[in-house]
Amino acid sequence: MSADPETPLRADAQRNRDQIIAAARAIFASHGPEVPMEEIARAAGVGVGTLYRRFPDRDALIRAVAVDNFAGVLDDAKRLSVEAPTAWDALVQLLYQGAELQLSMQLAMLSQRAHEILKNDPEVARLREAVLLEVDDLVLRAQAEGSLRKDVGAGDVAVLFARIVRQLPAHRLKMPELATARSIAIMIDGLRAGPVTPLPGRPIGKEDLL
Amino acid sequence: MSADPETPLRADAQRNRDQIIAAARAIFASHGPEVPMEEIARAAGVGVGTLYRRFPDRDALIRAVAVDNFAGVLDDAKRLSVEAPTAWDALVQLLYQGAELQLSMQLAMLSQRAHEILKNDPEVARLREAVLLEVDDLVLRAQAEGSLRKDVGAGDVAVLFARIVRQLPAHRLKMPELATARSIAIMIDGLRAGPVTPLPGRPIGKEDLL
Amino acid sequence: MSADPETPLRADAQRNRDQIIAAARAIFASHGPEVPMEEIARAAGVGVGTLYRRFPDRDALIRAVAVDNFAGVLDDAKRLSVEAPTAWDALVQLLYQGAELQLSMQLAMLSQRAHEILKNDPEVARLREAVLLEVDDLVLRAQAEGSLRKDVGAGDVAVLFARIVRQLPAHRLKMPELATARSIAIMIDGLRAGPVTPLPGRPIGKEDLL
Amino acid sequence: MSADPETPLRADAQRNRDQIIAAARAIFASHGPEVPMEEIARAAGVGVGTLYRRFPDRDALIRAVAVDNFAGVLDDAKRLSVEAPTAWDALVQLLYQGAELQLSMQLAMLSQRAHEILKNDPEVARLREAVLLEVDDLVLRAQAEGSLRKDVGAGDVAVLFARIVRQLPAHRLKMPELATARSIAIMIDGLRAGPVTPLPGRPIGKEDLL
DNA sequence: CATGAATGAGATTTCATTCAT
DNA sequence: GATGAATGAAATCTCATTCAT
Repeated sequence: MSADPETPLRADAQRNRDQIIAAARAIFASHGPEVPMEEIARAAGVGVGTLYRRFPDRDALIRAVAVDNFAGVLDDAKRLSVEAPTAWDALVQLLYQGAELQLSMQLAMLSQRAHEILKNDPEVARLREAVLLEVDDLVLRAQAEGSLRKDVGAGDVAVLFARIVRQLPAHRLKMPELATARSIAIMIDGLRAGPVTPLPGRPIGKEDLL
Repeated sequence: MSADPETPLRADAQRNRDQIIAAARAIFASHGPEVPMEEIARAAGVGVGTLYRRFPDRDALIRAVAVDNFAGVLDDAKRLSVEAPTAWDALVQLLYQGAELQLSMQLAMLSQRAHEILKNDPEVARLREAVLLEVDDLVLRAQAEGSLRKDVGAGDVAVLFARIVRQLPAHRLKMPELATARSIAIMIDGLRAGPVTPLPGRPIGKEDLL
Repeated sequence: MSADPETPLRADAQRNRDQIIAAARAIFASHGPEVPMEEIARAAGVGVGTLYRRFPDRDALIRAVAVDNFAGVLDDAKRLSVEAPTAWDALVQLLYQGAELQLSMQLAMLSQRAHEILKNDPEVARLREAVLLEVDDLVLRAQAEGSLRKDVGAGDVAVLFARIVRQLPAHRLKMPELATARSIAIMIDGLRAGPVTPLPGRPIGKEDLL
Repeated sequence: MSADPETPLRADAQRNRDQIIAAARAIFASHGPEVPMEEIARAAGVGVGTLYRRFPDRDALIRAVAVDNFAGVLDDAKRLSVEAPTAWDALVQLLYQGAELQLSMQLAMLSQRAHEILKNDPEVARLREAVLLEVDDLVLRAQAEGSLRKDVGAGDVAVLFARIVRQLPAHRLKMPELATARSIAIMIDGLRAGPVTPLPGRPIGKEDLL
């Protein structure tokens, strides 16, 4: 009756799907992408069977979570690009909000496993591309504003971002949020235009990220 | 003559032990702490049995690798503290050499699994303590020298260090070493004394790391 | 409707569970409690995975078999206590049926391994208790009837029972059932009231069994 | 120099051999014949290598322990046969001393594994044969004396013996020696000539034991 | 000879995925 | 559709036996 592959899911099925993605996101973030599927299903309050009906295998689930997450980053970036008073402000806020985004990064850049899975996914590629485009735009504009040092590229920011933006395991620190905020602030001071020391090599652009 | 519980291993056994740790270090670094034990054994050129004779289970192996690695960091820190012309230089070089050290950090701070294992190991605790002590000393001296901003503590440096010093998965970047060097340089610019923006909260000291 | 932790198993699952216990009982009886789990699974006609889903490890399986078996003994004892014309007859028949019971005994009293596992299981403890209570009752009544020698207690009977009622490895005897029946008969003659020689020590009661 | 296969061992080698057998006997008795070879070696105070030099594999060790043990039983039986005032007394004492002998029996009759190993060993066969011959002699003489019931054979006694003479795991009982003594006494009362109930089947002779 | 290190086959256990209910 | 049971391949770990020191 509705053989359309894009038929929206029935309400309850959609709810299940959302719960699964939310559960998977939380668990991937705290325990990495190797957790038993059964555990994810349990956290989502569904049976494994349901999980597998929605996502044919672990890879599909990882992909779905990554897409969901990258889409969030892209939204943020676009919104900030428009709403923030300056490009520099947009960048700064994007970095501060980064804590929210750590998962995408973790999945995309940390786990060899996840990377293999994601690197050939066209949807993920498209979103990555779009995010980098936004960042590139912000970088150029912030440099034009004179607030961002000239010798960095979008790639530098992305790399730094990926490094900083990883939530350190909360259990290692008494005040994880504060520590993250301070790391970001120090990094921002390092990015600020002014009396800087020269960086080695040349700017890393968005084309340098594979 | 050798009833000593610390009897040194027979020459060949010691060689095997070293090979195993080296192999494990390399593999943990590139694939995380979940790789099959058999793969580690193969990489070390020994049978699984040998691996298990030396390290009763995966946890013991992870501990041994971490200890080995932390000991290396400590050596570096001590050497630099004495040899570098200034405390600031020592810090900077320690951070640049950090690439070498990424594994300890990865094990100690990134993988939930590894963290659980290491947090109760007294040997690891002792080494961590010693490293933090060195860093604390460098921080205070560099601040006295006037080259390090005053509003950071050893904990800030350690946290930043742990974040920056992570080997970004080589597969994500055309020029990983350069990208790392640039990240560190930006961070160092952010740490440098001078016209800085105030950081949120208060300095994170070595006591703030659990 | 089935949030109950004791939710009855699905029909097929229950069937598998029964098959596993039956297979395990048979194999434990003939080969002891160390047989490969895979062999038990094969005998039960299921995969190892199924076995492990039902019983998380070997110990759990051993416990389940023991409980099943003790429950059988208890049923027999209760039935005989009521149906047999005299308490003495009930005891005698219980002993003769002992061949059926050898497994509980073997598990409970013979294998060090199994004993360690069972001694802390409350379900097993409860059943043991109940069986001993029945035996104690039969002993007292048979002594009152004048057919059982006065200088023995339920503990003596249980101990003797445990010793006699062991299936001698079939391979050692041309006629194992006959041999067992004769052993029991001789033992019964030894228990019978009449011109007996005094026993060393004092009666061993049910409280003397730990 | 002494290629004679029967060359007596050097003093220290003989000491090692004895220690190994003693250790193996103790461990087999308490933990069955499946204990790790390394554990036996440790208990004997030698390295595994030494154990394996003396006994090419586990089977050889089991055989050696069994031979050692059967030889002890045979000695006892022969001595008692001569020294005890009557054949009945000899039998009774042999049974009481049985606790000492439990190991042979355990090895020979309980573990399927051990049985397979022992059944084809000519040395063991010879000793078994000899023991049964002694018991048969005692049985006939005790019956001639009028003290042993007529309807039993050497096989009956051996079977009963094997059953009774198993040391119940000490941990199950507050007073294991007493319990054993009482079991034996009851069994002896059952064997005594007098007003007995008829046994099923026919006497089990020594030829009936395979 | 004695020792204990190395090996690898086999046992235990876990978990991704399929399928009956 | 949803559920959770069953499966078996793959990982972990143990231990009998061999062999270098």
